[in-house]
Amino acid sequence: MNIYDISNKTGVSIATVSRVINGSSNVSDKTRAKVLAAIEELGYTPNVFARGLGLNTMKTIGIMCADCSDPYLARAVYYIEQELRKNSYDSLLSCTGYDHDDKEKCMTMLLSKRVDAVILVGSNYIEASEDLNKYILNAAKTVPVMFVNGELNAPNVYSTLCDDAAAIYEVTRNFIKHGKKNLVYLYNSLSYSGTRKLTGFRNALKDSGIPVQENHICLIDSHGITVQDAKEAITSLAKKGIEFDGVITSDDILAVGVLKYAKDAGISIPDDLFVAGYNNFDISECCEPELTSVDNKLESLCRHCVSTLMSVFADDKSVPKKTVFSAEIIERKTTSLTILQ
Amino acid sequence: MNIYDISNKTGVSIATVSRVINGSSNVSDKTRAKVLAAIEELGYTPNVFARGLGLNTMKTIGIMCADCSDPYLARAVYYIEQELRKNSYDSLLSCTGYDHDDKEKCMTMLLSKRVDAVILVGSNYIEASEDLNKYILNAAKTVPVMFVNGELNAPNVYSTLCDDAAAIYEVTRNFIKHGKKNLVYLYNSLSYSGTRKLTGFRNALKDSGIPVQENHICLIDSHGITVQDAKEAITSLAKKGIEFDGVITSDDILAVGVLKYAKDAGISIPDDLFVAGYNNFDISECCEPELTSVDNKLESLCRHCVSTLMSVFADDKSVPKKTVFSAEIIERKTTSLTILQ
DNA sequence: TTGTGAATTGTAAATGCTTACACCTCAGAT
DNA sequence: ATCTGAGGTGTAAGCATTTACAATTCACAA
Repeated sequence: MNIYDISNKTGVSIATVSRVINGSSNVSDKTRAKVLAAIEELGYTPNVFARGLGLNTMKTIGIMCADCSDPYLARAVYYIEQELRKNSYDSLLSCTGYDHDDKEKCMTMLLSKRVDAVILVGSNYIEASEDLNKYILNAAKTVPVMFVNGELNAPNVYSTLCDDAAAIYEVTRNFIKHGKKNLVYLYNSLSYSGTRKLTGFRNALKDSGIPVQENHICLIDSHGITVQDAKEAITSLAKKGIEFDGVITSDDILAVGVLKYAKDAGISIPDDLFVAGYNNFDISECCEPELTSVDNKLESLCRHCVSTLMSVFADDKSVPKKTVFSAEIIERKTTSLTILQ
Repeated sequence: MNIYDISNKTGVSIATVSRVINGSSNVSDKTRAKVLAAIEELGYTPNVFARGLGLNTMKTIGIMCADCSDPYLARAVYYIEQELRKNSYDSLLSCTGYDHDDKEKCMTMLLSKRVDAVILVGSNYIEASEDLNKYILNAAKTVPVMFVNGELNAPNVYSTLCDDAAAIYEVTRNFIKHGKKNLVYLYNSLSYSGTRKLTGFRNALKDSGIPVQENHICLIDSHGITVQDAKEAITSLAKKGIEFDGVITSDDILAVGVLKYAKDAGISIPDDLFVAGYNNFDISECCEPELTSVDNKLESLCRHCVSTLMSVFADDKSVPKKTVFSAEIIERKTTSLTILQ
């Protein structure tokens, strides 16, 4: 079943059939109707391969994320996929894992499938060294590369991100404003965003005239984010005799670990301890007490990323290389920040 | 950059280059090495479109799931994608939503991209009427269709699922064994699995000689699963004067709603009320008290589905049309089922 | 009637690969 | 010296589209 069958059935040439399929205007209404009827009747679908061969595009975008079982990344993938579909693009998904070589392999695979662009979801695609970014710069020579919640300044690379540092700065300032002086920052090494947020934490302390105590900054070095790891980390901190009246975390899961610790230790939240999470997902509503968190506007980020990409495809020269959104603090029961700004 | 460039560079014909690329054995070692070197040097990648045009396959599998921001489905997608990649297949993801027409459209789209198979993830692809399944049967005429956590008996359709009804049966029997007689079953209408589980609940009561009270079976009819909906549902049940000492739910999120209700109502868990969730995800560990849940072996399901698909591709005639896994009850703090079987 | 040009349609080349078939080479058997 | 066949390689025919360009039609003006 191909374009020739339609051509035979209708008596017009394949070129005209092709023109009808592609909505070209140079076809008489009569012919168009006849062809459309034949296509409908025979249930014909154009062959994407042949089409791709000529046009060198299949209207498919590669999405890379480290692990789409992570609720944050899963939501991002969801929003992006939805938005792409609206623009009649499909999504070739690649869960790369956190290993650099695997990321590179996945990129190669996506490019070999001739995707029209690549979207990198999550801050873990920001590498420390220039060298590790090479494969991304290389990809950008072929197709546009979009970062969601990440950033890279290079030709043909566009970034959409949330100012996480500013959000954590705000949270920290608010904690301090409410009398919390002994703050702990808890983050993990999976993605770069924990580090980005840390600068917000540091700056807030600095601007409040409070010295940063390095032993109050706690990095959890693990291959996944777990409640248990966070609980153990904060418990061992307490055991070392480090006192604190506020814990700010880079992820809701970590914050839940802190809540578990507090419950075991008989610490009352928010009276004796403020706790703030990040991401504002299901669990922040499920835990007890319900968790103050930060909504980092993931949906907006994703929508904006896709619409930027469409502008790039449309060859719109005024496309911003980088767009930054502001996060929003969602107060629940683990803090009492009555005069939130 | 195409196969002719490699041909020119090496002096061998494009046929030989093709043979090297495809690992054909009829090439001398010397020629192979020469071609491989040229490919490496020029950074050549075969064009998938041209290849697909000839072979009519692109080694790509379509994955349909209603909503990959749902943690359950996201995890499934993750496992499937991983497993497919191991078998050198890529994943074209389509988040279809819960609307029937949209599902059909997405299927059409996937088929038009000439995927080699379609995997339907989640029990919401089981439709009440035969008529609604037509698009699936149609797809199965072209490519194998795989159900994960769903079931359809038709040619070229393969199902992998977990015996959710049996798991809920077990949970219910255990509740009863521990003296809980007034049980409520809480489920939602999003997917068919809630209904499947309900039969397990009914059977357990029946087999225990306890009459099923229809007003103890509570269906939440909403477009998403939320803690708040569940909390309201169970609260209104209590307000109606319905007494209960155990709540069994079709999803962890719903169970958290019950926990919230109990906390507000001053009901002690598990002393006065047993609660069980389903899916055994993050939140079951995050809530307070930690939730007894059911692990429905999602990873095993997904792995099995992909390996079945590979057998189908290999034309293995002994592939089972349907495989059923057993779930496992994970006891935490919302029950005290000390003599769990 | 004939010419003009716009609208419509057809022809054929191009896209990059796989593979059936034909051909060549050369070691070893006769 | 000639034959045989296996192993290696090349030629060319698909595969299903798109599209530049050529050709045709036809309304309308001269």
